Amino acid sequence: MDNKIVDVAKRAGVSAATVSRVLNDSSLVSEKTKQKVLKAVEEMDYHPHAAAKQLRSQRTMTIGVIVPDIIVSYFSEIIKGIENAAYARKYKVIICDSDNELEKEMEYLGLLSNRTVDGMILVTPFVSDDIIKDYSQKGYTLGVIGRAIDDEVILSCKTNNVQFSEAAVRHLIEQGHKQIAYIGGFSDSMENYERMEGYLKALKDNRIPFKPGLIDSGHFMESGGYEATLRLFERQEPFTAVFTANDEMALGVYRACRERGVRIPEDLAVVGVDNNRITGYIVPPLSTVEQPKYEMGVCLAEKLIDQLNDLNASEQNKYVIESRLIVRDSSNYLRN
Amino acid sequence: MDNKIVDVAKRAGVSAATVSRVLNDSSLVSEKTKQKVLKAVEEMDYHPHAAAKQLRSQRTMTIGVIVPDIIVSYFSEIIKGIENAAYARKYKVIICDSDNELEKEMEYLGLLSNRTVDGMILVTPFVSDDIIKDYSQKGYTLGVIGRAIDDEVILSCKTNNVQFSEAAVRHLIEQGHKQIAYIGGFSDSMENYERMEGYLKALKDNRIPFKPGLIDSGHFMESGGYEATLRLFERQEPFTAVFTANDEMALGVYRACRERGVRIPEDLAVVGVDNNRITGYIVPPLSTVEQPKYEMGVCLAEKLIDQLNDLNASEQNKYVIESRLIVRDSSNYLRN
DNA sequence: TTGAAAGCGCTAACAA
DNA sequence: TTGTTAGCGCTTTCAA
Repeated sequence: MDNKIVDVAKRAGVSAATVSRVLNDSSLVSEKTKQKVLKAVEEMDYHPHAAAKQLRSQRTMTIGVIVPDIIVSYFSEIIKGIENAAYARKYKVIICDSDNELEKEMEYLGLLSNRTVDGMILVTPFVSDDIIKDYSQKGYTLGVIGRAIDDEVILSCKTNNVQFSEAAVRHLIEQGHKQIAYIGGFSDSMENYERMEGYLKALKDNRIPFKPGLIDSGHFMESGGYEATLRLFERQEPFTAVFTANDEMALGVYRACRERGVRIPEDLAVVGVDNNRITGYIVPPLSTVEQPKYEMGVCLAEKLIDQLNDLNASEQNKYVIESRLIVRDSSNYLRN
Repeated sequence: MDNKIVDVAKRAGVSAATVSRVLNDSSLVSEKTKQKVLKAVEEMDYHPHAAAKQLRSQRTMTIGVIVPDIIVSYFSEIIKGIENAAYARKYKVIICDSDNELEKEMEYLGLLSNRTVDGMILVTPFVSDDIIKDYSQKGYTLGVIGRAIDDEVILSCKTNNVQFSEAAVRHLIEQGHKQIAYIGGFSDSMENYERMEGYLKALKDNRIPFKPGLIDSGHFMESGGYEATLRLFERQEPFTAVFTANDEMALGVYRACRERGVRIPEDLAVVGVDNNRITGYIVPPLSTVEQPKYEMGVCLAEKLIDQLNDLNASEQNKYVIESRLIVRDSSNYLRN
């Protein structure tokens, strides 16, 4: 198992260069030589040393993915898409779980600088656009999922946040709701801005007054949604429906309602975002928005690898994949 | 950004070797020189080239993890444990999602042979013990989670399947059940054998006859649990409780019961395994077994890295972490 | 179509 | 305490 390319060369009666050519599908090798080499490779169970190859070729065939928390299914599904697309192209994926810490994400970005990875995909709201642009300008290849960056090179794949949020809130309005609360995620993340924008648009189109007292946020977490709901209950402003920027926070809404004896959907209609698997099993099943998580992962991984191989010189760098509203019992209740 | 170690050396007025020493915390460098070097490194934004380092040192500081499906929370939580433990020791983690295909797993095992990773952790039932032993004998470092391998070197971390399964079934018996079905996972996986063993033990200790007609299996998947339940319903053998080898399959039981109008827990008590997050939200909440997934990941990653660094010559190589039963409403109903 | 030789960027043995 | 030198195992000119 510790054979080197020269050992194979010796056994096959050729030079190391020839073995290398065979192994890298060079066309300049005669069929006969090729067979000899392949036979030797087989017999010796030879495996080219990855580091040597990487050093010489200056590419690692590896990409990194930074996520805040791999356990959250939103992220693991994206990762799966990335991994599957990478595998099909002989690329490996290094997983970088930041535990929601910017510092850890910055450290992982260093894998670009020391050439551990050929490219990096960020699925996190913490690293700023400027930092990503900096890396891009230094010549590194990177892409983001879930947001877009104002740049000509950096790849991005996101979903139509504004439209589906508008659709979700419009749906609530059609059910007869006029006081609709919004629980956002991180208040400075692009997802959050856009989902709120959709919320506002739906209100505007239906001439429903915007009430700041109905806006709160919960950091995309169950506990955050729970606390936000309790705060909303404390306030004077009544509301009959709530739109949360993701399903996790909607679970928090459910918990708060259970504790306070608020019935869903009779007293309060709820709509989330993600179509987290859990949402189909809870009672009542949660209306939500199906996001193409796996597909976004595949899309960005493919484009990134293309970019690493100069395969998309003239192509676009921003992709949007559509999400769609799924109405379930948590909001399927016509208000008079 | 394309500086090499000699460039730094030049700037600092020392040799490349000295820079290397400083960067690798060698003690043989004077404080003054060290500061000079560090300053140059800083000013030039120098990052050692990973591949060169790897080639020279013959280690990649990377480990691989093979899982059947990263989306399943059982696996993503283990991965998180591995990743976090690895990060703390400056190791990276390459994720290998096999989509339940043995062939893909075999290919990923090749990352050991070509030295892309220093070690590999398998969290999958598909690769046989013999294959793992083969790799180990070739000198590669690997470990498994969820099963144990009869070997002196290969690391393993699992949980006490027999005991907690016995406890789960005993709990059902204490609730007054005498006809208890068992839905297993892959019929040849060690988890499955051991969980079934616990099931049998509980029956034996309580002189409850074993009925083959109450045994079925569902490949650890929701759909499998659903189908197994339907098959059990078809048979003549009546039963009032079911123990499933994981929570996913219990979800399938729920679905089958909903369709057939079988009430949980009044008509059928259900107990699963995993404490999948979902189980606390469904109705009725599912009794299950809390498995230390994250901890198993941490444990094995730490031991594996220790082994890579010859830090555990005399230590054990098999670890068992305890799981415990969580009784919720799905089985909390005393039968007369 | 093949081989010889140089070198990717780093570390470590040896010498000073 | 520091520098010199020799590779780690591969790919890729260049020459034949």
